[in-house]
Amino acid sequence: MTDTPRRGDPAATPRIRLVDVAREAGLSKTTVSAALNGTGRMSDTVRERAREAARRLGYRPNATARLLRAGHARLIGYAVGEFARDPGSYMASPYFAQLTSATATAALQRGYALVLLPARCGPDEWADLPLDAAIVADPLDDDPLVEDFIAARVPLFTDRSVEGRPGTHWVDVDADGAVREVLDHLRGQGARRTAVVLPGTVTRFHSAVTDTYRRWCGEHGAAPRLVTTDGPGDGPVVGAVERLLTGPGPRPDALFVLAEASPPLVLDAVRRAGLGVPDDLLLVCASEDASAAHTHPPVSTLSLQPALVAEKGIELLMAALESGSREPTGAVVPTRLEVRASSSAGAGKLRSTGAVRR
Amino acid sequence: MTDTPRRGDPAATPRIRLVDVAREAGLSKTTVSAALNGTGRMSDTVRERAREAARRLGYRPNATARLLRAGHARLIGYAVGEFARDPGSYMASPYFAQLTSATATAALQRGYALVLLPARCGPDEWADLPLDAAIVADPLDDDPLVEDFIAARVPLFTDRSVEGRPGTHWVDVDADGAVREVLDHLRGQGARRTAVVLPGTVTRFHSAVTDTYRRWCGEHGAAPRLVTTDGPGDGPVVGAVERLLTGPGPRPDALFVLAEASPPLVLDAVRRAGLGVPDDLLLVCASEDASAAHTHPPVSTLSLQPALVAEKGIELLMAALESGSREPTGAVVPTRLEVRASSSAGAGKLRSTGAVRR
DNA sequence: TTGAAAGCGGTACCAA
DNA sequence: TTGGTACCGCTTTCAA
Repeated sequence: MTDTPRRGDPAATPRIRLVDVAREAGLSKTTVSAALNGTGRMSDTVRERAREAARRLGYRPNATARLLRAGHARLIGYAVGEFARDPGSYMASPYFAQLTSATATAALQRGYALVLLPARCGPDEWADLPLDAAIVADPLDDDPLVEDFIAARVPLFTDRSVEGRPGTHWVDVDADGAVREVLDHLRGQGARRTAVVLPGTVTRFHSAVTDTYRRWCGEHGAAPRLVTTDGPGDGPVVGAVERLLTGPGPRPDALFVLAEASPPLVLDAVRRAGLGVPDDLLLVCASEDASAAHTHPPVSTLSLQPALVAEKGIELLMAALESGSREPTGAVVPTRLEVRASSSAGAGKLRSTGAVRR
Repeated sequence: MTDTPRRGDPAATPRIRLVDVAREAGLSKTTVSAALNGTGRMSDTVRERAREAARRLGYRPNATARLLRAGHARLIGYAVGEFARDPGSYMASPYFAQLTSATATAALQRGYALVLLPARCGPDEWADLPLDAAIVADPLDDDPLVEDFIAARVPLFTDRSVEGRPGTHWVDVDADGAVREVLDHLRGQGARRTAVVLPGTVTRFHSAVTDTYRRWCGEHGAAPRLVTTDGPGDGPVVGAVERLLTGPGPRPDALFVLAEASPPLVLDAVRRAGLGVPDDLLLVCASEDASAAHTHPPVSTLSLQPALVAEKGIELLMAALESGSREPTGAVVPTRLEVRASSSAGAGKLRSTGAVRR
């Protein structure tokens, strides 16, 4: 695929084809093809002759031609729905960074490669790509990306919003279980007024979280205290935390930050509000950021386990691709709560450090 | 590409081909093709008839077949050399995350899509992919990845190590200028004993940094103080900083952390060593992490500008691809020092802004 | 204006 | 064992 055949350019050598090798070796296309692929039965002499000719000429088979015969390209399109406004920025989020690399790894292990697609793209952008399937990570509500792939009958792996539609496969994070686990944990550590910080985006995950939080509060006779950030990024999240802790109303005794932000920064914001962690306030952040383990005290995190999401999704997709079935499939994957000192009552005395309070 | 033709499976509908549409419309392949591509000259009636038939049948052209005709796939392989040990983990680094997404965006704008390749991969992994070119981000010394692509005559974009080799294109960060700018800046703020924290990896960038640092120290009669981390990640970097500040020897009055780590964590480590920033110690981190702007005080950062690297590299690659030339090209791109309060002498009192120099 | 046929570069079936 | 040939699905030239 290296060269568009251009006659005029002296620098561009026309690419060596199978026929060229055949001619050089004094054999036929067929024989050379079989020799190079190790498929046919032939004398070692001939096989070696073909190989030698190929080597001499620097022959490299044309991938497109092989694919045309093979009937598939082992290529999967990958797009992220949520970041439609700022396409190309999703990698800045540890969650999406990990999801992306885990998806690529899982696919690669099974012989498929990922093609990075822009967040906002119509069929025009991928119609010319030989995609065997597509992945839309965190689609928006009624994401056109999703609809386009379904309309084109491209096998699709995305979230639960497509449940039941032929040719689709979903994996969802167990939002309900996650929220309950965190709230129960905090309650178990003595918290009675746990506030939640949510991002402004409207994805399935976040609305599910809101629902469960309200329901849990109802069940435990607690007053919901929910703050939404102004936008993505550290600044807005820190701002929301500050507003929550210094604003009017009863002060929370625990904080569950679901909006993605740097855990050390969140911890810092709490401290600047004059509160000690975990003594005055228990803290849990939903984050994939490894820095959470290195703060003082370390910050408890809820991991959405992007690697698990990727692994499970690719598994479902591969099963469908290999069977050729358009039967929809799906799965829920658990989150993982990593309890550290920031949400362990009493850890303040036991493990306290020279924490900087200001 | 959706289906491997499978006769037995009742669920799998054989894919509609151009001939099918032609038959349905009572026209020939040629006419339908021209009608759908808007190429030929024909009556509007016929064109509409062809389109209608295609729509009715849900026809989607086979991308591979078109590519075979077109002679290119507009696909670029993308691999990261540095993370060969832990393939798939590079996205965790903000630098590589941004480099990757910026590269994808730049390529996409020009009609090329990126194919994610595993860090450690031989020709076998990509031989069947119709790649028009390849990118190896931060190759190791004599990276086999690089050699394989060059041997296969696949146009390659990577770092300066390939300078001058036909079919290669390089972009390098101006390490020398970067180090001088940071050291000069710190000296201008009163620092006389600037220490440097470097990662253990051996990439061009890091050896260039070491060289320049030693030379600069020689020029300014300063004693070089250089610490290397035990490995990648926040923990080792923080450990190195702690060792540097609490260990034996004269205490540095400025720190230039080139190993990638979460800036809030580095700041925290300095504080736990009992030092105030910027009063006792000036701090500059090489980092793309946005959290640096939100600490108290904000941390000065040196950005390697991955977006610029990507943009420039894709530009060079595209120029070569479009001209078909194998003439090697290359460029150096500048870094960007974002001076914030952590390296502004007296900012402790003034509450500095985040002024941008350069 | 429309269509038949020749490729694009391989692979695979079958006959020699 | 080896080679002729059809074919993957589409585009394009050229003749009708």
